[in-house]
Amino acid sequence: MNTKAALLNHAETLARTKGFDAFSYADLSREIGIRKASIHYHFPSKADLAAELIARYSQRFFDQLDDLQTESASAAEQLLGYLSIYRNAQADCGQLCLCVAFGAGRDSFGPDVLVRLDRFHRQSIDWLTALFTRAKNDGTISGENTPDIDAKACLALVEGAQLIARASKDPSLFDAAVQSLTNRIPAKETPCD
Amino acid sequence: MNTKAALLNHAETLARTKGFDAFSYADLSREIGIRKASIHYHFPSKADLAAELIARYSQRFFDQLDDLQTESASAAEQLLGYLSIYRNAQADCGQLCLCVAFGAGRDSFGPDVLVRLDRFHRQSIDWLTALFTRAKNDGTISGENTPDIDAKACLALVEGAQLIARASKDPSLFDAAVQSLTNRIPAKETPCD
DNA sequence: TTCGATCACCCTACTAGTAGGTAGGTATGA
DNA sequence: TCATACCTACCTACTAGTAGGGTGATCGAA
Repeated sequence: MNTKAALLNHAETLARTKGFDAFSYADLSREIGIRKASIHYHFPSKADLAAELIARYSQRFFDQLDDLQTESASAAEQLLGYLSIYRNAQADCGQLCLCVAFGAGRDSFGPDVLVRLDRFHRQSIDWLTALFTRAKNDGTISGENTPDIDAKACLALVEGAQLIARASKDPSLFDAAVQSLTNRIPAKETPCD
Repeated sequence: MNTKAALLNHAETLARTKGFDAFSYADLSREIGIRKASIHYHFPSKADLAAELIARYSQRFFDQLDDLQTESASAAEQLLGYLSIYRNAQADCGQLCLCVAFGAGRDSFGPDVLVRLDRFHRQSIDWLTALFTRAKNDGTISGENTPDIDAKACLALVEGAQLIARASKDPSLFDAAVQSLTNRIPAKETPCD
């Protein structure tokens, strides 16, 4: 396997489980089986690594959202798909959304990372706003809030749920918290015949 | 002022704005005007500091919740009080709830801190569950969820809202997110005559 | 009331270990 | 012959933490 890709994979896992500042090039070098100095060949500074990590993560994340959207899915189905992205990450060794992990240690990052972090949140809210707007039309998610409020609340909910579930080492806490959202999806008319 | 108290205050601010691992005894010593070694007199190890910080924070936090409860306040009023605790912290230089900050860097803490962290979340959920149970009776908060679900969702929402508002340096994001909750408080019957 | 001991509190000076990062060399394959 | 990808060996800056000494307040006893 490509060494650089392996480095990114390991670094992402470490950043999402321990935090970006909580692992060192030395840690990384031990796990990959490459000398510490060689990592600097691929990522001259740790800031470079952070920038590539968040770029790659955002790309992958919004590609997944695109996949949810292109199918002729209902708003409710899209929402469930969105939630499952966070849920899967959470269930997988308590990994946080990379942008939650980065957001917590905000101050140690340069402007390039901060810009991407901000963009991630804005893009998420935009996507969710479109989702809840659609829900107003197709009626697959109940509720009285404006799509904008719903979107921001939804983002806060999944990120917060991930955080408290991880802190308590109890993945079911995530499910319970987001149930406040899934409860708003009316049971389907039983698909008879 | 008491040096130890000053140390705790500064350490708490730093932990809540930058993260617990992101400040050193050297940073602390500069701000307090005391030598680094002298801090070890008050807190032999940084783990001791962490333990005292979270103990003090939890105490203060639940004292505030007690104050909300002893008054003959409606569930809605209690909820607004609860939200304002998080909101004020957020508005104040983007401080996180200490337990959010600690939760993010979970792995670097010893079992004593982790136990207190877990207890904080459980206690919060218990308090909120009681609140939403009360709401079922006094009708000051609408909604169909069970109090348990509402409680867990509420905790996730405020912690997540704090996080994204801070990451985007936009306090209004917090308000927008929690509006999904406050919208559930029906406008009071206009108090005529 | 003063002497001496004790204590809280802070200091200088140091340790071992780790962080990110660099200089310069080497093997390999196009 | 040149770039890629790795290496050894090193650097400086900083981390938490320790050893041991100084100072001033407090307090009990002569």
